[in-house]
Amino acid sequence: MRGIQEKVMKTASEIRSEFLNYFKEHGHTVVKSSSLIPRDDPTLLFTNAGMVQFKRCFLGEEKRGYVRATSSQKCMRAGGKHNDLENVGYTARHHTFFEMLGNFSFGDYFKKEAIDFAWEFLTKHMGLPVDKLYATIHEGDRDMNLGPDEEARELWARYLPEDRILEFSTKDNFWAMGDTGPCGPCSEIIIDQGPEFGCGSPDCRPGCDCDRYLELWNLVFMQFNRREDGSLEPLPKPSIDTGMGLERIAAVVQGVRSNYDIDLFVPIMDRIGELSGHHYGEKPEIDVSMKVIADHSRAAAFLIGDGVLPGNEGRGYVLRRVIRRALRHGRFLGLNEPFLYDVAVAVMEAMRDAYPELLENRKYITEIIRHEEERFNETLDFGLKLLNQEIERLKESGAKEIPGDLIFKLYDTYGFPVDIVTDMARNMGFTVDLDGYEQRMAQQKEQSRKHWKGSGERELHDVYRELVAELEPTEFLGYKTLQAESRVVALVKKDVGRVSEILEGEEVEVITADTPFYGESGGQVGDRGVIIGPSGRVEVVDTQRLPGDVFVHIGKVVEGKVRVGEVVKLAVDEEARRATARHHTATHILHSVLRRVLGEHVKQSGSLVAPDRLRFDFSHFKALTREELHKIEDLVNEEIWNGRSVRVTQMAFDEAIKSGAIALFEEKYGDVVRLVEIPGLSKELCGGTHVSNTADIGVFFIVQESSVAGGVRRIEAVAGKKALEWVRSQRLVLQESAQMLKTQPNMIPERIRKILDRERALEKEIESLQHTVMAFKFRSIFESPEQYGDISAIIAKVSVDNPKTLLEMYDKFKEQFKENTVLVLASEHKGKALLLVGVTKDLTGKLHAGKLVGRLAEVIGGRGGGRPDMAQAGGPYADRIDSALEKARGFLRELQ
RNA sequence: GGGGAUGUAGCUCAGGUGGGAGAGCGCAGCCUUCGCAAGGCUGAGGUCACGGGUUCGAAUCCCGUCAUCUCCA
Repeated sequence: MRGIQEKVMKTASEIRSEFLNYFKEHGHTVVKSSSLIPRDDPTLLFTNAGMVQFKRCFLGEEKRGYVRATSSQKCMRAGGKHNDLENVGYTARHHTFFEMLGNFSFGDYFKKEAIDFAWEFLTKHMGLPVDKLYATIHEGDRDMNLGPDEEARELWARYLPEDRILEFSTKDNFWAMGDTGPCGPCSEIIIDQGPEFGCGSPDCRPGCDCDRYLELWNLVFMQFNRREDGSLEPLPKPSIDTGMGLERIAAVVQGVRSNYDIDLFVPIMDRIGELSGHHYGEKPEIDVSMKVIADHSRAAAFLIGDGVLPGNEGRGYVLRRVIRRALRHGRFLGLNEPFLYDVAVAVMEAMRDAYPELLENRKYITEIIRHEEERFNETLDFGLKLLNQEIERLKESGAKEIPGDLIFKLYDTYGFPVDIVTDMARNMGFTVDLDGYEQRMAQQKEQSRKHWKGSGERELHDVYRELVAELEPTEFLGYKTLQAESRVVALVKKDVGRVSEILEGEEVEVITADTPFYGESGGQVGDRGVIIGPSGRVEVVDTQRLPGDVFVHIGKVVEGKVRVGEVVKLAVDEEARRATARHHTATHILHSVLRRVLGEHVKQSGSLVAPDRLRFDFSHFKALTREELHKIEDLVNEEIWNGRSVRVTQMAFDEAIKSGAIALFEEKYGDVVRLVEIPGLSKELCGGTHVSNTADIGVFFIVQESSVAGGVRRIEAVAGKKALEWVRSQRLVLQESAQMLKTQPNMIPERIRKILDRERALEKEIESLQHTVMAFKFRSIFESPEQYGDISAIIAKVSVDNPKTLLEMYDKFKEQFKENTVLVLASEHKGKALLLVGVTKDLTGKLHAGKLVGRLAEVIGGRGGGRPDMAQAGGPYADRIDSALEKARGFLRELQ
């Protein structure tokens, strides 16, 4: 039975679906949330607003089958331009992960409808009190030569008294996509939650940062295009982009103080409570930690669900920080063992209505979080050891403060959190130099910023932006045919831009109305082949596709010339295409076999399909064993030989997903998708080209298995003719080796083992022979020391083939002479002179071996040194060895 | 993209200022024991990540590469 309170309360799920339904009834297409990883948008680390997936629609670079859309978009604000990471936990509203409700118009309706929709939805459907609502409009901006947004004011005046329509400045109420491009004024809807939500300041009014006047919904009126010179030109078809945080509206509708009190968070908070023994509302510090953990567990679950893995750069790094921050707060609550993976399950359950895929991937997601938790514990243990060592050292030197440099080093190099250092230091009676630490941190930031040279990824060049806006999508004929005729609609000359004609010898990009050439996508490389025109011929080496599915043939005019408007014959290199198809279908089989052999956690995280090989990256924690690789190879080949037919069908996206097809994170799919199915084996959404029967692949070999990043393995393999070539080259190596070893290929390992054993035995024998020879030599040398007063000296030129032998002679010397004796040995080695001086311990005060050898080294033109009792030197003049020894004698004579 | 740290025996790690590659655990053999654990003795096991350079001489210093960890962007 549900309680009374729950019965009247709208759940966040209900709000979400009411929102989407409301706009659906008003002619909007409900578009599903795109991945948190934005597709081809190098400027963004994460999807951070509802409009991200529509960016190209607003720019006119992409056409879709609708002009009104609505969505509930997963968003992440951490580690990019919008970074709320540090605020989370300390406020009632900040999240790293949240959902954004929005409605969009692409050149269709404008301000009036946008305002009407928002007003009706909030007041009629959400039942918000009319007299508590405010609206803001843009006050104008002299720099932009813009007056107040009177149009919006008049529209609002139909619903609100004048004193509740407020003017806000450009900072808050003017939106722009970038330095150039679409932009326009915004209008925010604000609700007054009453003084009990306020900060108490007499200045508290709409716009205040506290929670009394809460910004609910932002309506962006995209009506200008900002040009390079900063001037604004009106857009011919103004657009609408709106956004309202789901957690925020839910908190208002449910009448709770904080986003963390809404129904989506209750089960998460409960789980954290169960695990830690604390409860929400107990103490402000406890609440902060619980909120951080709740927020970050959501972010982690969704990021991993969208294919991000913890790493040390980019998105992976943000994920790692989010997880580690949560773990740190876990420690504040006394959670020292892995727990976050457990909280993440509560997240999945709380979100099951809208995001059932999370629970489906439960095992995968929890495993990754758990793994990361264990690793962080290792990091902490290591840092703890280091910190203790340093503290001991500081104690000895009598210091009372932990230097900022040390705090920084621990954090920067070993990832050891600053606040843990602080805690420990205080417990041991130290103060901490946080200022020094901050200084070093600022320094590092400055340095990183200085060296930042753009994202490195390419932004779409102007020429292409223009082409995409102007041209219709290229029709791809290549599923059915490899040859076709079409008309040249545009030519681009390298480093020049669009041209109407291209001459022999020049590099060219050809765009035709339709084409049989496959443009690179989904990991499959672009086709090559030829384009033959009435007066020329182009050799195509690659085919790429631009965002609006405009195909570009990249190549070189090898004969005559090509003009825009000509009808040309396009012919794909058939052999290459067939080889590519074999590798592509083999990839699908490999994917399914990997899941069967290694487990369901295997997910594709990258793929390359080329005519000569395939490369497949997937999530898996350990290196594959030889047995696993054999099993995988066997199973793939069995499936090939089973001769299964490959079926390709078109269907609606939702239908395909329902049927259990695998869709990849990074890919964006249209409403109608292409399903490539190998019945009973594999079902993937895929735009690539395939063989019609698995038997066409022929044979499959894994060439290499390696690591790409933590938790990601890579398999490289070959199929068909390339497999044959690969085997042949391997065989050749074996044959050559066998020939050299004078044996059969299958005897090679045994033969090598024998040779190595023999080599080792020989080495030992040589060594022991050398010992014997040496001992023999020493006897005579050591028998008759020269006398210099009361000091005995052994001074000799010996011949050795290894400098080490001199050391061994010194060993013998040490055994035999315990006092009052000096050893000076000289030898020639590789045309150079070697010297060794040994001195019994009792003499080192009088005679320093290192110093003596240094003096002697001068004679042979070199230098030397060592310990007081043993030193070595070397020099280029081998012919002066005798005079060096003579000098030693002279030195000893003087010493008396 | 820019920093910092690490890479030495199967494992965990030592090796101030360049001058003979080490310890503990593990492994093998022997001794002790009815047997096991433990103990004692003996032994095997290393391209000091890789490639250059400086030097008479490099695990050690310098440069580059790779891998792992970590911070910043």
